[in-house]
Amino acid sequence: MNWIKIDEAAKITGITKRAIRYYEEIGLIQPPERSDGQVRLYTDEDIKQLKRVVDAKEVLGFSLQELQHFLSIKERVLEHKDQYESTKDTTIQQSELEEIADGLKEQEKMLQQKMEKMKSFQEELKDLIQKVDSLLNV
Amino acid sequence: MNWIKIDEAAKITGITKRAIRYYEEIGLIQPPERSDGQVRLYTDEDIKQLKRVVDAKEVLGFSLQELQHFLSIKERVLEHKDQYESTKDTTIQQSELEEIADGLKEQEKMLQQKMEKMKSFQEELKDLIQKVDSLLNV
DNA sequence: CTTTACTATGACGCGAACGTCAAAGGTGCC
DNA sequence: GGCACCTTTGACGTTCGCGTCATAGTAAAG
Repeated sequence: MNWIKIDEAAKITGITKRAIRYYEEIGLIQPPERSDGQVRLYTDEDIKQLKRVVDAKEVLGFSLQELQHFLSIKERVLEHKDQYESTKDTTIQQSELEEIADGLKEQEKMLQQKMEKMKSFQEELKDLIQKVDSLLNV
Repeated sequence: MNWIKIDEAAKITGITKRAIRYYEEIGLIQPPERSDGQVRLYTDEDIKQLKRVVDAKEVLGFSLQELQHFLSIKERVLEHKDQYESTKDTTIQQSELEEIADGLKEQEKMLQQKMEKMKSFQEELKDLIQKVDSLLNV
């Protein structure tokens, strides 16, 4: 295994060591392994997870709270799916599942809207760039 | 002209009166006209501008500072363009224009990356939704 | 002209997301 | 083992983006 310490983890993910510890503190990421001396040791998998959290926060503009919420939903769905595939009790909480489905669809709709507005903003940007370029090519 | 007061402006834009005053305070929007009694009176144009700021903040996840920066750049470009079209001195600050162009292109690149990450997140969302749906349709 | 409802300004408050500093301990290299 | 450099935990500090009073002025209806 390829263990790295927090400083390198910070450099790879582009956030600070403080932020990483903070994310762990609020339960946004899994606490990594520790050395005997209590030093945090991250695996590639840990880094992947962290990167995805950072992306979701920066790109989607999710608050850390919203992220926690989403991650817990995802976990519950996947757990439930496992139960289903191992043909145990499939009918655990129909109502809860419906709620989750609604929430997810709502999220997707909002994401769609966001992307459309981003597109129009991008057009505006391109417009501006063109104007500046035309001013430069005189 | 169709003048409205801050309460209606707040309802239209979906943000609070406090936020509107705050945006004005930090120079993010133009101070609107005032009545004799110092009451803020907004025009349709003011509202439009405000809406665009709100969108940019919520959709693009820009901080108010970043927005200020972008808006000031845009203003400078349009100003310069006007000067050009009125055939006055066209060669004001070539270097400054180049700087602006670079900044804008950088922004567009980042926006592009954001949109791509959003897409992949959307895929993940769709995946999850499908899983939940399949659990529901048993 | 009074009343009622809205507005302005100033000031303090607040939660989120860290920054920063101190004190203590761990790590790696010679 | 000694040294320089990292890490950890705890605690307080800070910035952003407003929320929430308090106080005083304004608008408009009766």
